[in-house]
Amino acid sequence: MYNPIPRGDGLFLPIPPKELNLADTLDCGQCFRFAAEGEGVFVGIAHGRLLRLTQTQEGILFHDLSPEEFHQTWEEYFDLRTDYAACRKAFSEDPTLAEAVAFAGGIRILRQDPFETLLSFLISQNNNIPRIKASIERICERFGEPLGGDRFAFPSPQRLAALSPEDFSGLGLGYRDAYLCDCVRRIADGRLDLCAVARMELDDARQALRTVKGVGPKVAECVLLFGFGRTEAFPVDTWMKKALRLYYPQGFPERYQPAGIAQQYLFHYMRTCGGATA
DNA sequence: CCCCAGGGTAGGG
DNA sequence: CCCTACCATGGG
Repeated sequence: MYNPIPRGDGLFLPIPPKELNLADTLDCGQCFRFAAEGEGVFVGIAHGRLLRLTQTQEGILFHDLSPEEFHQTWEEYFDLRTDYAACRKAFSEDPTLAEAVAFAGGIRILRQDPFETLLSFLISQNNNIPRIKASIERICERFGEPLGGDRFAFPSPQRLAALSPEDFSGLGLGYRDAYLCDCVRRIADGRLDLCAVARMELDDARQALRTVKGVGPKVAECVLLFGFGRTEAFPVDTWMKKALRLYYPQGFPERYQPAGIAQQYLFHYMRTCGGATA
């Protein structure tokens, strides 16, 4: 556990990059609303709040925020209560996972808003990360509450449920526009209750999410892992299929848990260097 | 022109 | 269960 120290208008968290690497964590395809703004500086939005961060070897400066906001929002968002060092140590018994951890061991699983995560990964299907980001940004600009700095929060389910199918088709989402339209209506009228999903057994939660058109096995796993903090979830996309084919033809070993965290190390490793150093 | 991108659905074996 | 076509869009 790392304790933040007040500094100027913000807080300084003395956490080393190997425990939380912002560049790797915020740009490893799990979240879509953070961007680098120069040397070690990142700006983004989560849980309806705008956040600016600066990373150095000594730690991370959270700009313009109170200790209350840190503990209420960002301590959980960056999953600072989970012991990743223990995970990395266990994972390193496997040669491929050891490579992935050595390559980018500072990745953490972000605890994002379930609704935003569900819509984001609906958009993600058969799509690439830069375009996913652009689509989400467009939704926020048009329908989200302004947060200053020309940035906008991710809109609420109620706001999006009030839109017409034509509003969705004007967003450049391709065929996915109908998926989003259906999804927000299911949530607005109570057919899908995300608070209930959060309390379900994992398999029941999977089933509930897959009642949404456009949510298949992979998207459901991503939503559970990144939006519901279910680190047992194990998304398999095109990169993970390649990793499984190359390194785990017998299947991914059961003993490396939580599998979702291992998955994210592997995904980032494959996507960034294609497993070239293995 | 091709292929690919954090896939899923519908339809037919 | 499997396999395949197709889905809309942009980048390489």
